[in-house]
Amino acid sequence: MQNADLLSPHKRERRKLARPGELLEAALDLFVEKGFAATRVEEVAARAGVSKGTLFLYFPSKEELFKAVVRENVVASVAQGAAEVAQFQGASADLLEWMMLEWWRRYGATKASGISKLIMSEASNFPDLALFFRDEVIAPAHALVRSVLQRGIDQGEFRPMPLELTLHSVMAPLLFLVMWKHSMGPCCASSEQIDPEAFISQHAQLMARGLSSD
Amino acid sequence: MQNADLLSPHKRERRKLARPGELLEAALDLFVEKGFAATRVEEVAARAGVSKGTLFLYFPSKEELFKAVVRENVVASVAQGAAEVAQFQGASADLLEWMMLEWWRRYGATKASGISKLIMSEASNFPDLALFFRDEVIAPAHALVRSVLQRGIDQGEFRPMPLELTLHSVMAPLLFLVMWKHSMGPCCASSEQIDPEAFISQHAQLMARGLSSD
DNA sequence: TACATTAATAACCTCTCAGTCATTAAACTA
DNA sequence: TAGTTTAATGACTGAGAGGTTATTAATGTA
Repeated sequence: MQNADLLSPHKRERRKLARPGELLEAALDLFVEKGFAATRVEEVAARAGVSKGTLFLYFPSKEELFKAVVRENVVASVAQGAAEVAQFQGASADLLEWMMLEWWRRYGATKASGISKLIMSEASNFPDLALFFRDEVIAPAHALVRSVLQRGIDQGEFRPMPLELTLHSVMAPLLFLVMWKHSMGPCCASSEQIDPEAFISQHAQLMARGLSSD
Repeated sequence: MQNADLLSPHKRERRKLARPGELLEAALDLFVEKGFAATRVEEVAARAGVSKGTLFLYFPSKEELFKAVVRENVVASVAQGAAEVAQFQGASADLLEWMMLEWWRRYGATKASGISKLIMSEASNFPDLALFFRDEVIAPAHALVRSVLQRGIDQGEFRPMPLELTLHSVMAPLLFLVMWKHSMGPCCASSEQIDPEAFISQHAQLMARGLSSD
């Protein structure tokens, strides 16, 4: 939606309902591309085809705009993942691999995953955003992984383990992939690229074998 | 060197030789703590005990100051680790855990690790620095991990595995710890903190079990 | 067509910060 | 001691960006 006026000659189109979505889409693009601090609100407004003043008509501040982007693109997908995990029928080792692969396909591989990299990069400069992300994203995600590991223990498939440590062994490679994709990835030769799905699959099987009760 | 004037009452000490080192040290602290864009040159100067004008007497711009900091502190000490790994006597599983723990104690736990986080965060804004870091740090580290995994295979302790994928399973938790320490860590309650050595130990044992040939 | 409502604008305000420069004074020289 | 050099200073500049508001114009209604 670079320029919403292409189809109509009006200079001041009044489209109250469409603005927020267009602004959020523009903001996601620019935040992911340039980071939070380096993105200028005027640029976001321009990409959405409105003036800076209009942006502040719909979002009270730059921070609130960012939070809205996170809610729109990240929070919802965690909740959906939790619902699907609850319905899974089968071995816990397979559930673990499926969950990690599905996470990559539906989040890690999309531009929305740039949000996670952005947060890790700028959290120390924007504590409010870091706390918001911890509460809205990290905590639910941890709870989800924890429940999968507990499921394996309860069903006798996994040996007892330190849950709080092991869940980080699940999260770390996923975060690693996202960080790599959005920082070192673009500057490295294709021969050095990581195949995300092959890596996740390999890691999940390695974990399942390490956690196995037999 | 918060205030170099403590020992002498002079207001304008002339110490041409000492200034660059003091400025670089102050800059390292602040860049690691706040990142490149968020660090103010006046703050760096103040911490080094000089005025902002003096800083620009020794470094032509903020960006050159940053490059000097990276050159000064990213001295490849990976070779030392490689030498020690080569001398290790014992099971490959133990070597793997020892290497990861030692890496944390001697690098991850120090403020120097903040440079890794900083590079990952700002790589997209400084592609040349990203390439430098890849060649000088990442590539040697990968070679080292690869050699340890190969050692386990050669000695019949580890089953054959896809080396290029598995080495990322070793690196990911280490990078994860560094990123966490320098971003989300400071803003989270102590009850949510990760115990780095316990996590590394747990992860290494999980991997060793997953890789085991029996 | 006349009027009321309000979405949208763009000029404006305020603050921050990288970088500059005329001035000051510390140290060296004769 | 007087004179010269230059390290160091801090007030200043100009650009950039978040946020505000008086004004404008699109739309709905009678």
